Formats: sequence, C-alpha cells, structure tokens
Amino acid sequence: MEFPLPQLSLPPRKNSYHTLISYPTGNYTEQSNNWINPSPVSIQTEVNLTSEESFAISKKLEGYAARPHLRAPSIDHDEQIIVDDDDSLPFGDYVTHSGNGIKNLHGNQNVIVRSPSPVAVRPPIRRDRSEIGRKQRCLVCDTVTSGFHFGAVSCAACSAFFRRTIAERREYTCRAEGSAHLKCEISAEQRCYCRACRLQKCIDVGMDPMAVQPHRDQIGAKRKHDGQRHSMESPVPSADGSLYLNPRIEEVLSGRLARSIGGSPPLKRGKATTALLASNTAYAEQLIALSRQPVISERKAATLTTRHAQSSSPTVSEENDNVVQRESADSDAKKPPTLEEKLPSVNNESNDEGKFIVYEYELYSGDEGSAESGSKPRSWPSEGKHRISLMPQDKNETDTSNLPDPSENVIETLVSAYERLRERRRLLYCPDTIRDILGGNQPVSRPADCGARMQKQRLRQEVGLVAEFLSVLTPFTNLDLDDKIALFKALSCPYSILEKHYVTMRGGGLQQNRIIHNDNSYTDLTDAALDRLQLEGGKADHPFTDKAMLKRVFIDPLRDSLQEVTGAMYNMKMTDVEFCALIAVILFDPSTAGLSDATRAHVRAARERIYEDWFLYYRSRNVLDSSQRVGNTMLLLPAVQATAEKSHENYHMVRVFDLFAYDKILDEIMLQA
DNA sequence: TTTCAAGGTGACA
DNA sequence: TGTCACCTTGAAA
Ligand SMILES: [Zn+2]
Ligand SMILES: [Zn+2]
Repeated sequence: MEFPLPQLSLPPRKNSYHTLISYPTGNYTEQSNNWINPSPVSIQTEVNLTSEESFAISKKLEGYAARPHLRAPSIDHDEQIIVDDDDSLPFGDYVTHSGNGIKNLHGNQNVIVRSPSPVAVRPPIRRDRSEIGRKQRCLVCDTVTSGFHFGAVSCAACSAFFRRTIAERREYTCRAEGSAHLKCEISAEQRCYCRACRLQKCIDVGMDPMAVQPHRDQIGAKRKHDGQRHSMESPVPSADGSLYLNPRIEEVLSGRLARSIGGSPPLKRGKATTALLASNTAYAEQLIALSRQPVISERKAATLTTRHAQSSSPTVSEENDNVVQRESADSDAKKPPTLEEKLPSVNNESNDEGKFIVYEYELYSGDEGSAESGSKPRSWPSEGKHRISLMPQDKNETDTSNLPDPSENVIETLVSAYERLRERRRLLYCPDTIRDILGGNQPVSRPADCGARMQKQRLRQEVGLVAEFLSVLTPFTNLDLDDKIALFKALSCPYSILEKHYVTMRGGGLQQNRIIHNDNSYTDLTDAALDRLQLEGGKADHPFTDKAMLKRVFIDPLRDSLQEVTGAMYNMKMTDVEFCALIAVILFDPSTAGLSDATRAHVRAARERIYEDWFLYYRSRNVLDSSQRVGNTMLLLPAVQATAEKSHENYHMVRVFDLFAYDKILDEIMLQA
C-alpha cells in the first residue's frame, strides 16, 4: 500500500473552475442524466471491510454507485468506507480545496470566446458533494487520487491516458497470448506496460468514453503564454467533418426551422405552433426522404452487394449544398434493383465466398417460413410516394384522438422508459450477488457467446423488454393487435441493429473495435480476434481456415457497420433522446404493409407527434443545434439499411445482431399474444 | 447574487 | 506519458 505519493499534497490550485466548453447555452442536464446510472446506491452496508481485496471491490462499487447523477435521492454517504491505513497518508487536506484563501479569478470572463458548437456536448459528470473529496485510490492503477474522472474514481494520469485514447481513437493490442490475453496487471508501477489492458481496465471500472469531449475548444483555443484570447472567425470542421458547422451552412441547412425554434420563448403546444410543427415535420420527413432506402427490405430479397454502403455515413454538416447533391446522387441508388441483382447469391457465386453463402443460406432458411410470414416488404414513406413535402395536409385525415395527453412530451416519456429498460437489463445480466445488484454494477465484460445470447429464454426476455419499452407510447398501445404486430415486427430488425450499435457506442466499442451486446459481452473485431478465428477453423462455428476469407466474411462487414453506424452515432454524440426518437419514428411508419387506412392515419399522426415533441424537447432545454441533431440522427438510416442488407447475406452478421432468432421468437410470441 | 470547486481541456516537459 | 494552468458550470452560501 505504500506508494510514493508525489505532488498529490499539492498546494491548492491557484484557481478552481469547472469546465465545459462547446456546450450550448442552457442546460442539457436531462440529457446528461440519460447517460448515467440512474440508481445511485448507498453502500453503507459495506463498512468494516478491511482486506485489500474488499477495499478494492468496495471502491469499485463506490465508483459505480457514485456514477454521476444530478438528482440523487438524498442518501447519506457519510458512512462510506475509508480504509484505516489511508489515514496515515500524509495528505490530510489534499482532497479539499476549500479554505485556500485564493479567490476564484474568472479573469477572462469578459473575453468573448465564441462557442464552437452546434454540438451538444455532455456536461461534466457531477455527483453528490458527499461523494466527493475523499481519499480514494485510482480504480485503474491504485495510486491515491482525490476524485472522479470520466465517471470513475481515477488518477490524473489514467484520466489523461483515457482521454487521449478516446479523443484520438487510438487502438491498442495486448501482446499477451492465450489465457493471459487482455489480463495484464495494471498497477502504478506497470500501468504503462500494456495499454490495451489499461484501457480495458479504464472501461471496466466505469470510465465513460462519452464523457470525453474530443473537440472542445477548437475555436479560440487557449494560449498558455498569451494573455489574449483568440476567437476565430469561423468554426473549424472537426477531423471527421461532422461536428462543426459554418454558420452559413447551418442556416442554409436548417433554414426556417432553426430560426423558428432558435430564439423565441418556450413553445406551448397549441394553435400558434401549427405552422412551426408543420415545418418541423416537413424537415424531418425530408431528411427521411434523403435517406431514401427502406430500413428493412424484405428478407427474401437477398440482393447481391452490388450497391455498396457509402464509405462513411454522411452528416448534415459538410457542404451547404450537401442536401441537394445527395438528392441527385441518390437518384441512381433509388432505382429498383435489376433482375440480376435480385437473384439470390447462391446462384451466382462459385468462389469460396459463394460456398460460404450457400452454407449460411441453408442455416438461415431453416426458419425462413416463419421469418417470412409476417415480414412484408416495407417501403419508406418517400419511396414511390412522391411526397416531397409532407406538411400535414388536410387535418381531417389526421385523427388525433389516439394521441397522448398534449401536456406530455412523448420523447421524455420514451427516454424514461428506455432508462428503465437499461436498468432491467442490467439486473438480468449482472452477476447475481446483492453487491452487484445494489451496487449498480454492470454485467461482466467478456467475449460474446452467440449461442447463449440466442437462447430462446434470453430472446424472449429481450423482446419483452422492448415491448415494455414501447408500451409507453400510447398511440402504439391503442392500436389494434394486428396493427401493433405489424409495426412491431417491422421495427424489430432496425431496432436490433440500431440498439446494438448504440450500446456499442456507449460502451466504447468504437474505440476498442468490438461490438458490444446488451449483456455487455462483446464480439471482438480486432486482428487478434481474427487470429483466434483462424485457430478455431474447422472446429467451432465455421469451417474456414483461410485468413483472408475469414476476414472478409466475419470481420470486415462488422467493422464496416461499426464504423458507419456507431461512428456516426459517436460523432453526433447521440444520446437516449435521439435514439428513442429515431426508434419511434421508425416504429410509426404509415407505409407499413397491412395497415388499414384508419390506422395509417393514426400512425401518421403519431409520427408527427414524435417530431413535434422531439423538437419541443430540445427547445425546452435550449439546445441550439436541434436541427443538426435531428438531421444527423436521420442520416443514420442509410447506414442501418446497409447493415440490414448485408445481414441478409451473411449469417454471421445475423447472429451478431441477433436478427435471425429474434424474428423467430417474435413470431412465437405474437402467435401466443 | 456571489462564491466555490469538480472535473473537463490543451499545452508542455 | 504525466502534470500543469486554465476554464465553465451547478450548487451552496
Ligand atoms: Zn491511475
Ligand atoms: Zn495486456
């Protein structure tokens, strides 16, 4: 326990501040809450633990339990464990900066630093005062530290390491082989030996990749030796091009929408807002039109990948005539597939890849009947339906009697429901000790086992969770059973894909090159994983030993969708708000096959309500870049579509995304319903 | 309204 | 890589 404990007893900092830049005016705390563990838990029961191990465990727990929350129930944390030997540390006061007698300078408050951002960046994680300022040890390397960084008790060094890694999207590989792989010990002395394992540990102890703000302060970056502040004339596009808009672009892109919701007093639902809502709806629908292709195509229509996914997801920020360009560029892609393209791949391929497709196709078709029975082809609203502008036309057609209470914000409700889903899922999958359950611990991160994940029981639970999640949408629950089933089934595929990528993004899977599943297991997509696959060739899940082919079949398609979908989510800093809104928009697809005219009108009204509340949600929180956020959210659809299409041809993808059995279980449940 | 201080950031050794 | 000065905000005073 004795470490040199350098400069931690530092003289109090000259200043103390709190940070957040590139965060639009106003607050987004609701949103920030979405990211965090909603159930802070007292761990008072853990007093009297003395061993090193229980100390570590309880610290870890504390890290989880103290995961940021802004509206913590008033739990008394005063009984939290302070291990005795800590008292001997010569750092009596380093944890508190109070009473240092130095005034907060705020010296540059009058200097105008232009907000960089149309981007809503998460504010710093906060927590109860009673939780902070204690002598603690870094959960990663066990050096003494005073505080939380990125949501976990950690030291400055590990914090910096984590921030750099995430911000620069670094990838590390653990060189240890076999069972030692990714299990290197991380301590103060050897924390630098294996960066892969250090990063893994950072994530395991609860450091949150989404808390990193990689593009902060790009505008008017501070100069250490320069008293003057500089504010640049225009925002600099970020490396990925997605985050910062030239103001003119922003204006052109979002047009009247941005103006109409940008600077007026809070909106109240009512007649006065009709025009605004109409423009919101039109805007959102046009974005859907932009995405063009249906999210789900018919299962049977196993087209060849002649249409390749765009190399990266477009975002609504690049060029100011981007939208127009895409309109024309897409006109080709919109053409119906030719007859050749429609032929199942089994007939056309003769190389190795073709053989694999035959193999997978056979597996796949085992349940073709049930999968097919309910999945009618779906088309996207704009497709074939010529509706460029979807202003709510004749209101007679739109019966609002089915809609929820006007005072309720559907998005808010849905976001809460999604938080509940997440907590339920955690309880389902986390180890079943009371410590884990109460401590808010997440399920153990481990390699995925597709077999286990696709067990009927598990899938049933997942479907139940989703059904419960959606049940807060009264327009949905009020529908006839058949209509509900039709919408639910149509949603299942994009839901699986979207949520998996979303969960992956939240868990840092993009940085670690892995797909993270709902139970926190993961599918590794690194080169090391490829090597392991090769070793298993012929034995386990697949008969292949050719590395190039393994890569092509097992790794590349998943890497692609990880980059395209998760990458886009990461770039826009997607939150539960956008995720839930997108799910709802997809769910309420009036063009879903099999709906009656009356239902169609209800569904359309419900979708409009989603847009309406989505924007109201932003508006009420003073989010300035709402139109960008909506736009970027909608632009995820082409990438999701590409993934869905690729999945038709790749059984491995179907398994990773839980698509195949998911559908089967859906059918079963629906039949019993 | 003012003050405090956590936990972000980029710069630099 | 680790440490520093600097920064903005939410909450307490
Ligand atoms: Zn550390
Ligand atoms: Zn390692």
